[in-house]
Amino acid sequence: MGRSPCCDQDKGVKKGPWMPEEDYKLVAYIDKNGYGKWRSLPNIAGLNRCGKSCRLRWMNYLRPDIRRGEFTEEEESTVVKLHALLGNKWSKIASHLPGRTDNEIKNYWNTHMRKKMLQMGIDPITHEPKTNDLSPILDVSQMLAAAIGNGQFGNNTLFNNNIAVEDLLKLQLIHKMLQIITPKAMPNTNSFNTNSLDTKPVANNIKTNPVNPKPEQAAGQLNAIDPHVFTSQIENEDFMPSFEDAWDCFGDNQLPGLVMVSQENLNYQTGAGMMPDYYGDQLREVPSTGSISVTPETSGLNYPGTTQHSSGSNVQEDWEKFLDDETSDSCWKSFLDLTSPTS
DNA sequence: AAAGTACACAACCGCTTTTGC
DNA sequence: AGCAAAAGCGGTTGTGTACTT
Repeated sequence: MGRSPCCDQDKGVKKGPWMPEEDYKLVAYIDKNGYGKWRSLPNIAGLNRCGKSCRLRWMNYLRPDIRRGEFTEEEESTVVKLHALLGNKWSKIASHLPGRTDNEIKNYWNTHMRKKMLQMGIDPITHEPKTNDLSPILDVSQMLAAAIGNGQFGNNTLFNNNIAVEDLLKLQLIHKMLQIITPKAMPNTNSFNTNSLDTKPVANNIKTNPVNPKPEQAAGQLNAIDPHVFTSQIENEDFMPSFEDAWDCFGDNQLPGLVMVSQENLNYQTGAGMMPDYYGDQLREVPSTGSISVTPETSGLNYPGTTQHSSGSNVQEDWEKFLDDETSDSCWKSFLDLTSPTS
């Protein structure tokens, strides 16, 4: 039992490059009869080819709406954006590029664009800049997490360093920034659960989407994607990823930014300060400072001295304030004291 | 000029998903 | 519901061509 092969391999059907007369026969047949019934088509059309081969030839080469030739800069940019979002889903990518086939895009990606990205120092798989070694940053980040969590920092303690509460909050902010810039390598980046003072693990607060719930994925498992890439995608008016696309993107791993949950919908906030927001069956762009409602439990860090956030705190904004803040010098001093090998 | 190598891309292969009965 | 055919998909291979030695 089982499925019969797509064509009889023993009948000596022709393989390899198509001859012009074969193309002519195929086009003439399809012009007259339309396409479909690929299995029976070769016999009727007088082609010594497997039906699958005929289909492929038509779909990838002979179709009249196929656009050939060099990819434009716009097309390249679209492919990069979509690849960052969808990965090697060539047919989905092709559906956003009229006239281009999945095969053509795949080939173009593998031969041209991959190389180009590597030359630019960008990993063509993750779309993240290739860095030499993140381990020093990771070490510091993990030490910070421990310090914030239990007051212990190597041989130092927060107490014998007389650290101010404000500075401690700023250290939390530094820790969050380290998490954002090292998304792939960081454990638990989805939840910021090392932030013991003012947040709980976000995953605990996620509600499944009422329209299309995927609870097993909603439990904090959001994919690591460069937030800038997604932001630039949703800034493009023509680009409106479907909910399924978003799950394809975010479904498996972790998102290197804040994950926040409104009362009614799942929302994702990227470190770049924009978020794809799911309403109905479409994602739409919502400014991070917009109307998302966030509970105190999910609000993340509040920058010291600012009022309690009611509409979603933003690490980027906090970071900018931190950099502008003259009093941050004392925090850096604390940071350096803590990270120095002896005290 | 010939051989070797790298590259681009068309086509194939094996598998999964969808469709129709 | 179950099955087979058809269609779709993505990784891989084969082949022609350009470039280098």
